Amino acid sequence: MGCMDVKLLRQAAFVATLRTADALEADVAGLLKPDRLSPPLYNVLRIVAGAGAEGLRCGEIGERLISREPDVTRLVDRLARRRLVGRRRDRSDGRVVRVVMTSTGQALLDRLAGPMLALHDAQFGALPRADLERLVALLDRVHGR
Amino acid sequence: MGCMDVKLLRQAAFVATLRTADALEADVAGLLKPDRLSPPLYNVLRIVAGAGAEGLRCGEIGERLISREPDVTRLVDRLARRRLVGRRRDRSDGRVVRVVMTSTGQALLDRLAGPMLALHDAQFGALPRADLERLVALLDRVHGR
DNA sequence: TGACAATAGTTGTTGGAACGACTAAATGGG
DNA sequence: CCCATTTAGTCGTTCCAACAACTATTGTCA
Repeated sequence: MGCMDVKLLRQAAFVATLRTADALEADVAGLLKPDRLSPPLYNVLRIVAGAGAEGLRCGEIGERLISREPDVTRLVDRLARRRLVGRRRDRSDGRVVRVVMTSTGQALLDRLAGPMLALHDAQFGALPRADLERLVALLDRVHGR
Repeated sequence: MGCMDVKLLRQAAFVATLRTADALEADVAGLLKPDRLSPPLYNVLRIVAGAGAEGLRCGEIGERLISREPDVTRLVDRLARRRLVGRRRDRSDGRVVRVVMTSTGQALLDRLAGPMLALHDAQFGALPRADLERLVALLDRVHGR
């Protein structure tokens, strides 16, 4: 390992990051499937829940998503059809749509919170705190370039 | 940071991994787009190129893919339609299909090799060798659980 | 103020992904 | 040997994602 070419090492880091992310997300997808939620949908739900009662604009949701989705409208559409979020136009600026949480959506999130923590425990249980901090710091240096 | 709850830290590691992977893959997708290749297609092409002249079975391709795709057939289909790979049935076992490289596909790969290395350089240039090794080791401990 | 540009979201369309059912070939036990 | 089981790959369908064009509202500046 010590004599590995830097180019190959970068490739290895690339592949390891994508592979790991894929495995982690697949686990989450499995956990969400019984509730017919995809990881992006769950992500939107969490983001909206994190905002206050005044809700969030679609654009803000897009900025905070883990994977930048270019079509927040239809993502919110699907949640709204299931009454997991609400939608209303802003009075002061007629262009913006504010997305707000519903009690149904909050209940679903509450029910999923425990299992999600347990899953992350299983996923990262092998790493002690110090290693987790190192991992986060290294990853931040990669995509925060 | 030192006083962060371990649960939050695991969540942070989860998000950082997915965010970073998404950014890395988006860069690659941008590089591949002019050639109408998606990251999975490029991945298949590289895997087939890595095998010898005897080719690879579809199942083996699926196992080696970065993100597990459940439908290698149509992935190979698209490459075969563009003559980037060839396909022929195995004589000894009539069930298996062997996927082999074509000169067209190899030429495309050769043309992309340089830019891809340059991209990975830009992506991981901030990390010296020791940090790259640490990153790979940490990621392997996560998904190799 | 009035035309033009910028912003926020929506919608149309096309192609790819997910999931499962299905065909064909090979293996293995009775 | 033959039928059940397993293995390899294909195909049908439905839904989602990407890309771009479009509508509506607001901001800007001559």
